[in-house]
Amino acid sequence: MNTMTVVEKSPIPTEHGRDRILRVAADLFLSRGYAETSLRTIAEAAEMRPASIYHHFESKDALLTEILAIGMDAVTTAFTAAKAGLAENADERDRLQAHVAGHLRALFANQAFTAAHVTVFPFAPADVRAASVPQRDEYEALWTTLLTQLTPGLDSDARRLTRLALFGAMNSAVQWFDPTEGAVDDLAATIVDTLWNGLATRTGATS
Amino acid sequence: MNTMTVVEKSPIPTEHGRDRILRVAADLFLSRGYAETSLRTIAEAAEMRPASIYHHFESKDALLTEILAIGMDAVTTAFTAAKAGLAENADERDRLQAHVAGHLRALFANQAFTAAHVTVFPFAPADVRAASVPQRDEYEALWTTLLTQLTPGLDSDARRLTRLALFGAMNSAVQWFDPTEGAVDDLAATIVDTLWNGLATRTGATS
DNA sequence: TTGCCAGCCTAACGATCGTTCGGTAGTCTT
DNA sequence: AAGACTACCGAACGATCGTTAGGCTGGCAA
Repeated sequence: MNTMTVVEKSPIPTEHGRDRILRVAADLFLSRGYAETSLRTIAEAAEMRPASIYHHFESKDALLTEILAIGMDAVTTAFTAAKAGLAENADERDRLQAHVAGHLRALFANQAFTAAHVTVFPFAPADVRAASVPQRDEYEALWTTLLTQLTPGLDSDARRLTRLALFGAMNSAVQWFDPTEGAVDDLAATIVDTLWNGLATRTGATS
Repeated sequence: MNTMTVVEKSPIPTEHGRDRILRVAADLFLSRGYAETSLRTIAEAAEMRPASIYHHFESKDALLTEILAIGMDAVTTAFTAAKAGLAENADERDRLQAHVAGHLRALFANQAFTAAHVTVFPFAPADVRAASVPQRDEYEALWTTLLTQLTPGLDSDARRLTRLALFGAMNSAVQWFDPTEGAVDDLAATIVDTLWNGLATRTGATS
């Protein structure tokens, strides 16, 4: 039904050129890795010849750089939206859950672009990594600020550790969680429930 | 001082041949990725010629396969040791912490071999991944059994999610935690403290 | 002393990689 | 109608990849 001749702006139209390259490349980088994915494979998935990619991108590295930038934009936007959507009287737990849900939703909505930061980034060429670092630091700072507000009693070392463990828990989800239905919000609720109240209260056991 | 002509068994002797290849290859795979690391680079780090590697290993894939097997052995052994080292009257929280500490210690003691499972495995060639899956499943089953004993009140979906989030939190540590001193046990204590009691009790806030 | 073999070497193979060059077909501007 | 520009293409470049063939050498076994 999507193969009809009518062409109109829809959420997922038949992509052309640049956008299509970006999407299939992000998918391939995520599933196979950066070095393992050749430009010939990307070109085939985008239904063009390898040389054509160079009309849209300066190099393979530039392509990855843009993919990573798009991914960071997505989570940063999600963070801002989560903050904006909060009720005035939201308590600490609600605020945390809103941001966790935002991060997870961005992670699954933009799948490959955002997830690439988890698995592709560490092995990206040094130049590409360096180009992404400022954006990544900005996003990290947003979370540090949030967690500082939510847990004023925690010392900064423990808070840093909590932030990194939370990121590890959230980001690892891209490797095992299947986001059918609106289940992403359930995942966020479960993660925050455990993180905030602890396993002990969820099992009835005492520490 | 290590360059003296006396050769004796020490914890870190001058490595030769096979063992040396394994160690430098594991280090390089972890820091640069599998596809990004050429056999020529490995050979240079091991102070030999590329062709010599083939005297010890059938192929580059076989080299990675063995590295992953060594890494899984390390965490499996650590898990068993943690279980054996527990006091009779250890409560749920103590048992969890002992195993978390064991996993983290194995993660940092064998650095590259164990950590390769976190970052290298997902992008390894399909054949290599398939060879590691049984060992990985076994280790996963150990944790599932443990968590089932510790949290009998949790339904299996929530427990699975808890296990994966815990793994995400622990394994992401290899990318940011610097294990100076005996600080790994402190990290384990902090992770378990937060996981078990929750952030709420650590900040004085109420849910 | 001889033969063997582990352990390493040099040299090179074909394949694949990112990339470049010089086009061509279609569309839009003037 | 002519030029310019976008989007693509075929063909090839040099570099690097995993791998192999064949040879050298020093120490151990017979």
